[in-house]
Amino acid sequence: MNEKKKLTLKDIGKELGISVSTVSRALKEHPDIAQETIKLVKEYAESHNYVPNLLAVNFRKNRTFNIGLIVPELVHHFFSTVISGAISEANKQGYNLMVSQSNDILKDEVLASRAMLNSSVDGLLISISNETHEGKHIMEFLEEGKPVVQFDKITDELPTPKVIVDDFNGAYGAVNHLITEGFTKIAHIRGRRDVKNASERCEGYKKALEDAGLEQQGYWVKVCVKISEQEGYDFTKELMEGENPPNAIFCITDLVALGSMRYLKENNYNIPKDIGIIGFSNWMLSKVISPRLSSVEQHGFQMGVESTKLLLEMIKNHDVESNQTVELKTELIVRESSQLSQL
Amino acid sequence: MNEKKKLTLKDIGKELGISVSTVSRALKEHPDIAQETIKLVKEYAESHNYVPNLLAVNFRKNRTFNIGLIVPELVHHFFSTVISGAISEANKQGYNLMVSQSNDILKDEVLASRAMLNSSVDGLLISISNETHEGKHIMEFLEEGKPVVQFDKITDELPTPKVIVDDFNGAYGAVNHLITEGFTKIAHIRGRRDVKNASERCEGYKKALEDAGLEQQGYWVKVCVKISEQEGYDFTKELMEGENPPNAIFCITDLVALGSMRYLKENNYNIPKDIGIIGFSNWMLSKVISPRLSSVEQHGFQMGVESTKLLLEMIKNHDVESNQTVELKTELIVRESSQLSQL
DNA sequence: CTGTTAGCGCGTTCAG
DNA sequence: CTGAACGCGCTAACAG
Repeated sequence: MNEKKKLTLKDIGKELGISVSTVSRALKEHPDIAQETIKLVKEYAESHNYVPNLLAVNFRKNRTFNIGLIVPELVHHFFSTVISGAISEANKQGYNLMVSQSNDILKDEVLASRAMLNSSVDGLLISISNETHEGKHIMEFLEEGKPVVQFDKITDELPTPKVIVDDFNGAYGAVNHLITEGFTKIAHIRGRRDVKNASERCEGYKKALEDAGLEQQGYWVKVCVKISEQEGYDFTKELMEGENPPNAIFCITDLVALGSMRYLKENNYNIPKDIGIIGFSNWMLSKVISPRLSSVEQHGFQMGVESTKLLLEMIKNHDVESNQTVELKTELIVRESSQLSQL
Repeated sequence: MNEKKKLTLKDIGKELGISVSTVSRALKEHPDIAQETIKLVKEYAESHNYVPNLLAVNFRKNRTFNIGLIVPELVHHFFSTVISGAISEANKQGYNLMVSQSNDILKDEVLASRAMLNSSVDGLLISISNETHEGKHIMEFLEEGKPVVQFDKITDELPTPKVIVDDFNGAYGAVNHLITEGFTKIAHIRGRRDVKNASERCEGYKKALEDAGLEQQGYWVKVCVKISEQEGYDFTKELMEGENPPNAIFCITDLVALGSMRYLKENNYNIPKDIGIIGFSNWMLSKVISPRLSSVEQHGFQMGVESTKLLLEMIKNHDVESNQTVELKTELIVRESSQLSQL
């Protein structure tokens, strides 16, 4: 029980013998108020360290200076990087960030968004779960005049701005790099068909092969469900044990690439001499394993910053109509796992 | 501009021809109110989906149902795991979690905590930065009657409950395991001297050697500053190139262990035959590299859950006096990198 | 230039 | 059992 009662405008007014509203206006240097009064009030407030009761201010203004963020999974290098960027930008503009996760379960996502909607947040940043399609719970935000920005895992069903990585070109560049290095039979371990990012990357892969006039085989494309290390291992086994095995693999994610490399190393394939590998995401681990893994950097921090900027802009303009798409450039990071030419 | 104005108690009262206060009481099934009226009001509220204005409620009750969490670094496997646990428990109890990071910079930590203190949070979970010592900014919470719980990186200077990992015994167990496996000359790559966890682990290391009557050498203990992969590499090089090189290394963190292993592999040491390695934290990477890395699991999720439970308990009891310390058990995870006996 | 007044939406007396 | 009235702390419209 230590509740030190805080100073209010009323207290200051009483003490200084002026009215509450004058104090209020003086504090924000309203042009109507005499310089003298402003000085007086400000000094008093300062010395008695007056702190406005944000709860009251927010109630009055009907906003909270909080923004919400929901990701499928928090314990994930890419998403935590995005969050880091979002926090940085939000704080810079005087907002706090509320974080929640859906675990890729629609029910959890709905719960999390409801919890945030009920007046605790002025807007929402969301990367949707694999199960989210129509998104009524997200529309509820818009209906209440609270802007939403989607990032990374998005759906075109919802009329909100979107910040995404240029998956298509990222994948194209990765595969094209393999081709340039001299790999000719390139397989792809991809993600679920109903997840947009995965499909974009797969399209980029196909286009690169096509443009180079290289062999394409349906059985060279494997579909992950969980994007796990084990799937990388298992599919690589399938690929290498099947007929007409590839001599390079483009993996949907570094983690999958890791599984792929595990299988290959266990079976005495030399990477990249026998088979080239490239991942996607440029996780920290890609530069500390051996051989170091080539990958595609997604600039997660920047994604967090850009999404937040967009959202705050909308909040300030009471705008829930925008729905442009911002595509962030990827960056190819070449390391040993794909570099035939350096050997 | 889509502001769908929300239903208020007043609206319901007017519509039903009863007073605001009756509506208010009916909604929370106050015993004074007739069952009939309760039913009437509830049904109306339900069908017109009335949602109380939390901003107003919070203002009235002077609390927010938000809790804050500050960690040194968000993009970090252990911390993001803790956060995940904190979110889970907070949501379960109807609270939202506000997240921020200090980047291990005191100034940033102060900024983040101030931002949260100003009425946007009912309590704080914090893992302090390396630069934090006295913690005036944290005392400010207590002075305002808002409880604080420290976790993982803590300081005894502050009179708050603390949730920590049993670093001493975790380290003791890890080193003891190496001893049991037959390693005799065990080095330790530790963290900064002014960081408690690092010192606890180092003490555990020393005690294990002492209890086993094994050789101890000052030059077998190396001190990291950044806890980076590169430091692991460099110190291992120093250790192995120096005279009387060790035959096992206990690393402060899996990342450091990774660097250590990189050096060893590059220089054709066989792990664990020539040299045993054990890490700490049990990051995901430890089970996907080869050889798989033995490590000490810290149960980060559980730490998040426990810390949050403690904090919410205090919030509910208006308690800012407790200062017990909860120590979470670690768990030794034995993998290939330290298992001489299985070869 | 400043004070008075009137709410914001809700909870909580205090009267009936 | 119910309603009227007040106030949380702050802002803003309206007077002077």
